[in-house]
Amino acid sequence: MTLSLSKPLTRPSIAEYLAEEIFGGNYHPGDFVPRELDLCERFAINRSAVRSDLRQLVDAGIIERISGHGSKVREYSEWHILDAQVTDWLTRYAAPNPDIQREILAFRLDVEPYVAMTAAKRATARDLVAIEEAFEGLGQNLRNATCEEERRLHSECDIAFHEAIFKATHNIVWAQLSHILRPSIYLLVSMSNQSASDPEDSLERHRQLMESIRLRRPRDAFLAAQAVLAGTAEALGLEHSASSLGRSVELPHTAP
Amino acid sequence: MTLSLSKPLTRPSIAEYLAEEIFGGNYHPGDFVPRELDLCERFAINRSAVRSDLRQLVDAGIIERISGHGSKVREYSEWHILDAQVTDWLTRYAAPNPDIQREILAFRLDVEPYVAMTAAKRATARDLVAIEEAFEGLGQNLRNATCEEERRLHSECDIAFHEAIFKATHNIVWAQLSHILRPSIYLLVSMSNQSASDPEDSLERHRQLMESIRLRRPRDAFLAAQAVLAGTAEALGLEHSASSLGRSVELPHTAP
DNA sequence: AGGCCTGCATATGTCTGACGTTACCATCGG
DNA sequence: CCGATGGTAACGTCAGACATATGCAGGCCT
Repeated sequence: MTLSLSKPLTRPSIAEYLAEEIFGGNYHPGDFVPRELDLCERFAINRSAVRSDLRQLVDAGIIERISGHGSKVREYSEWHILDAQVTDWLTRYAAPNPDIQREILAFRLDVEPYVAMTAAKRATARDLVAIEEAFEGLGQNLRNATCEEERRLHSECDIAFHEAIFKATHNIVWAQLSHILRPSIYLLVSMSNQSASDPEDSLERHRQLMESIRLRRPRDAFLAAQAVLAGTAEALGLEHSASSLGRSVELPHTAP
Repeated sequence: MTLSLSKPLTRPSIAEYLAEEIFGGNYHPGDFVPRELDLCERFAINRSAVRSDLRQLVDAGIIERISGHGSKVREYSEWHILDAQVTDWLTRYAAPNPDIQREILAFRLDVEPYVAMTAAKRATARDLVAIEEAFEGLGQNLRNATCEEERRLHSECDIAFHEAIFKATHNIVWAQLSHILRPSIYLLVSMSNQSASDPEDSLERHRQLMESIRLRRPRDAFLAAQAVLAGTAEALGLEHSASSLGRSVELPHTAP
């Protein structure tokens, strides 16, 4: 008999701990995180495990290991913010910061209208199915958003809707971006659905976007995507004009 | 005295070796790479070093480690192709494949016109300086492209030109993309400069792009960026219409 | 006095050997 | 026929030691 009592728990992730500390603002670029042996002691874990986790932060571009000196937090510009793991940490540990939310929204305002436009040109029937299914899920979970579970389901459909549009561009990089943005989108979606300023309007804006893609109207899709994000911004009480990234992108004035 | 004779060489990188094997097509998704102990023996290196390197491939999304079974190559769609390390491996080990070149070009055709358009709206005077300096470098190294060194310098300026435009969008993500695309751009640039189909024309297209950004003409910048890339495609003998990603993006027909 | 060199302390990098855990598989017994 | 049992192979973790790189302080020489 193996006396394996009370030990089904996995070992603590040092990467997770340090990510929380760093993204939470307890360490800044240039600072040194605790040395390996301190982390070993602190978490009652072996040095190889600590080193394995630190390697993850190195690969994410967050820390730099200096032989014989320590592990230094790198400049923000060095971080691999297009890594899914990094955006995940970002949304989980740095999300309360409204500046971060503004940055995320500003980026989505830069990218998603263009993605929608491209999707409108290339979407196949199969892509439309995915978009439509997600949209129907949105509608179904709109009314009965009572319990926590229902709201989570609604957020899931919202994400699926946006992801399906990314995929419809048939471009590997846009598709990857949708994975990377997933946690960020989830953050904005769940927060904006809490303060839900008229979910009916939001649904209608999503429908407009879907229809524009279906009817192969790139310009309309561009504008509809902007409208969807504007609705999100409004629900969050964010004025995107205050973004440090500059104003959002406008379509060159056109005559259809 | 420490008898440190003839040992300034760094240890072989297992990650590098495996990347070459995998990107070169010797291993396919689903295959298992050699086990840790075999790699230890093969490179006369310790297991911890091997594990450290394998961790890098895991973080890049290229392999998946199955406890008690082995290290499996993941599906291409799982790879973190927006990781600078991955694109570097891609261009160094998978570049001879013309399909890869087509994919890269197709992506750049999707992104760069839009980036140029955004840059035309947001570029500051400081951004213009960077763009112009790179452009002047292009012109200077155009004539005397005699030796290898000169050609390399020319390629560097070409990259700097494109990077400066990415930065001029003042969007963190586009700026990161420029880092990530760096090796890919270098590949295309250096190859197209070899088969240089009229470098004068290429220079003129770059000038048009720069001027459009300077004069804040987003539409012209969009078209100029397309023209630059079309020139590259032509020099490489690539018909982008044959891309598996679909045809390139057109601007909605507008009247300025 | 100033500069270079040496030696020490510290932290990361690597090596060695062992044990634990998990997945696969073949064999055995109901 | 099928499920349980044990063995084997591979990855995961542990423990301790040595090797190497960095930074600093003190001493020697110019």
